[in-house]
Amino acid sequence: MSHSTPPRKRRKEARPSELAAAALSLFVEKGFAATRLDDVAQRAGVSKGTLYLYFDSKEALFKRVIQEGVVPVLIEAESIALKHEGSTILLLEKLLANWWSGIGETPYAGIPKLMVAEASNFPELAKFYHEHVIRRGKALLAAALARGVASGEFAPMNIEAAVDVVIAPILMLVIWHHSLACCESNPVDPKDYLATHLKLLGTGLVATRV
Amino acid sequence: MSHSTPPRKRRKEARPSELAAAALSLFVEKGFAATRLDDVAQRAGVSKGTLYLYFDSKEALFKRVIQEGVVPVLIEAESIALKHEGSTILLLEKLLANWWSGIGETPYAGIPKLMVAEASNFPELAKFYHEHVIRRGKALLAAALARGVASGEFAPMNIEAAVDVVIAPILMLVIWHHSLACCESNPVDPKDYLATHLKLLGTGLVATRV
Amino acid sequence: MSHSTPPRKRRKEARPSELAAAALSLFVEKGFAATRLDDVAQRAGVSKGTLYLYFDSKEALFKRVIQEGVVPVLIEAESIALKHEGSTILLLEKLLANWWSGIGETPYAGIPKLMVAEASNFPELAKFYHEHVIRRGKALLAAALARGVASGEFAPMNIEAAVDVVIAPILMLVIWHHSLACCESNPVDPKDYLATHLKLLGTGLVATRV
Amino acid sequence: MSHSTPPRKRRKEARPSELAAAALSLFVEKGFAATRLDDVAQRAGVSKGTLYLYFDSKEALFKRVIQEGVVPVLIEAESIALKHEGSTILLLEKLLANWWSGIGETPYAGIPKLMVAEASNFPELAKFYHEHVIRRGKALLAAALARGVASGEFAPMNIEAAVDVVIAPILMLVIWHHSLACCESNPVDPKDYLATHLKLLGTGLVATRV
DNA sequence: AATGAATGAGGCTTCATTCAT
DNA sequence: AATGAATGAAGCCTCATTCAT
Repeated sequence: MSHSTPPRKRRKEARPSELAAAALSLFVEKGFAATRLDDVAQRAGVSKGTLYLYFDSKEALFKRVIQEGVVPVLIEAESIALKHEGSTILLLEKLLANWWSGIGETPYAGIPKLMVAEASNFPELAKFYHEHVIRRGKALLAAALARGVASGEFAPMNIEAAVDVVIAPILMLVIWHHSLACCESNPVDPKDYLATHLKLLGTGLVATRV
Repeated sequence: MSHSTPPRKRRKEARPSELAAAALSLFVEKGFAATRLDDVAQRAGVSKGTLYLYFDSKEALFKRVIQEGVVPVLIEAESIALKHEGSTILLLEKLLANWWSGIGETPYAGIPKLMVAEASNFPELAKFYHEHVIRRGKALLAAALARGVASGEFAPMNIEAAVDVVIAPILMLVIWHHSLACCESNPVDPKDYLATHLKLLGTGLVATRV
Repeated sequence: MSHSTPPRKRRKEARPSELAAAALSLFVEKGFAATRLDDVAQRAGVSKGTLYLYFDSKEALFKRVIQEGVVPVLIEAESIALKHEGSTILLLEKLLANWWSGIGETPYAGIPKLMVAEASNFPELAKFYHEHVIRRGKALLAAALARGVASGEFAPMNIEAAVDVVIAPILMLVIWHHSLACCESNPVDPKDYLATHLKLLGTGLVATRV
Repeated sequence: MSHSTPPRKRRKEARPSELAAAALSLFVEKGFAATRLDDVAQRAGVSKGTLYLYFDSKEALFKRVIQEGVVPVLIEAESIALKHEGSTILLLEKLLANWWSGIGETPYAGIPKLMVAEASNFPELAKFYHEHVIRRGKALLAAALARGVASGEFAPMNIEAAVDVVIAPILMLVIWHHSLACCESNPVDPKDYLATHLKLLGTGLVATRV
């Protein structure tokens, strides 16, 4: 402990992430508007004023949550796609696995529901999320589908529409889990759900075999 | 005026529904929390105080909105499924078309997003919605899929999971349209989207052709 | 009392003026920024929320104070100038008397100090005040001085500068009275002050008599 | 380093004045309430906490600013008056020129507006300012006017009132410049303004020439 | 039944002040 | 002596809810 950064400083540098983590859990729980900054501060173990040492506003805090949690996963996914060799359906599987480990089974899985719920009331946030997450994610998937079509693995398709259709079940999985799933007595296992989705994709996207 | 119900009285009895209709449109537009009762009253053409003659609270109004708005739609779908003869994939197409005309292109299309957004803040409401809408809808679709498997049209599958996967893109269509679609510069046409979904289903669900 | 407007309604119509009056006294006492709306409400005998039934914001309340108190006096002054016949020095005396009875000896006398104190922090308010009060007042006085020069009563002068110089002692009178005058043990009587000012003007502005 | 005060110590002793200087410029710019101690500290190149090593509170800092900034200026004026020989109107011109170079065109020009704005919120400060600045300034001017009357240069007058009337345009010049002047599109040139004031004084104060 | 004026609790944000280092 | 992270008390504004008419 002698040669490491003094604890005080380490604390300070870690603060924004700690606060963002506390904010994420509350945003996901209650939504953006219904989350009180008092609660965020309390959950992070600081006072309300401290939040404003690190973030200019509630919206800035939100943006940080997105930047910190979701953007890195996208970057990794882009890297995966770039380096991938082999069948396109395998690439899709890898991307899905990456998303699942980086988002789907983490607290960040609550973000899609959060965005859907608040987008119309906070256009600024929606724009930010669209620019930094959605646009990039769709571009990534569109490239993968185009790759599959080009290689003859997939049948010709309306790629823009297909991207949305392919993403939809994945998003719904986490959206559902953070909203109405609480009412289900026998919820479908996510693994089964995703496997079914992949199977549907597999047989449905490949070129018709004679 | 002698033999029919006096217009004044009929008006009075219709009030709650009129108010609920006004509330629905605003809830769908802005969400529950961001909808002000002033606006609801104004859109309904009454004073704010009048709302409290018919509803105990904003939350009570919300309940009524959901109850009035969604239940009737399922009944028709169940009737269609019951009377259907012919291929199962055709049944799915009919159900989709029915849903589109009864929900997808009406103001009710905003309800899924509304429920997703508010479910965690209003568990009781979520329960009601799940019980009266989701459960019935899923049962309907599960029966259709089971019919297809039984007839050999569809490959064997985890029906519970498949139901969720099949519904997901449809729900996402309207949820998206009421949330983040506003950020898209070139939104996919719903017709293309649904066609792509159906095509994916079609080739993906049929038994493997030799 | 039978034929007059019902008290409730009369109350409502009188409200904005009552609130503006309460606000004026506090603004003058403490300044714009340091006046809390709670205090305004309390002094007016209403709740804080009630203020917002009549004014969109603290700034709107301020503007109303100006509109209500100062603008009418200007309008009357303009009318006086328009109708005036006789010597210009007499016109100046009439304008001064009008200002004294309409502003100088009323609570509105606190407004110049208020504006001077807050102008740099609330440019929007400063702009409003300049547009509605200062510009008009200066134009009025400039016309009077020009009239005196044209008629040969006054010596030629830089009218723009003279307007400012002529107004200055009048403004300072009330500004002083609402700021540092509290420290004076033997304050000059306003009547003496204004008489001295007028005398200075009289002998100073007339064309040099041989 | 041996014979003079060590620079470090000199620095330390100069600190309060440096801080007060930084505070003055901000108080003049924004007023007392709107000046944040963060900004004062930043402009002085120290941390916010350091301010509290030298001043107990924001108010204490304010007091120091006034005490440091204004007293020395009057001494020179008193000396000028004492040594003056020649016409009294010339003395007035000299005093005005001295004031202009020592206050009017320096950052201290902001102090009158600052005092006017805050006097009612800080009575103690107002008292201090009145005692050390205003009283002395008025006494100086009163003596000059009395001198002119005694010598027959000026007509008999209410000297107390005349002092206030004579000072008013000069104070208003700097007060205006730090408040509502920002709204003026064609501000009067200070030189013209002061010249007009002097001319008005000249012709207005001399004994009536037959 | 209907109105709409009035309320007051609650949220975001700011900033003078404190204190551990 | 100096720092700067942390605090918490206010202030403006919103809006669900109440109640006199």
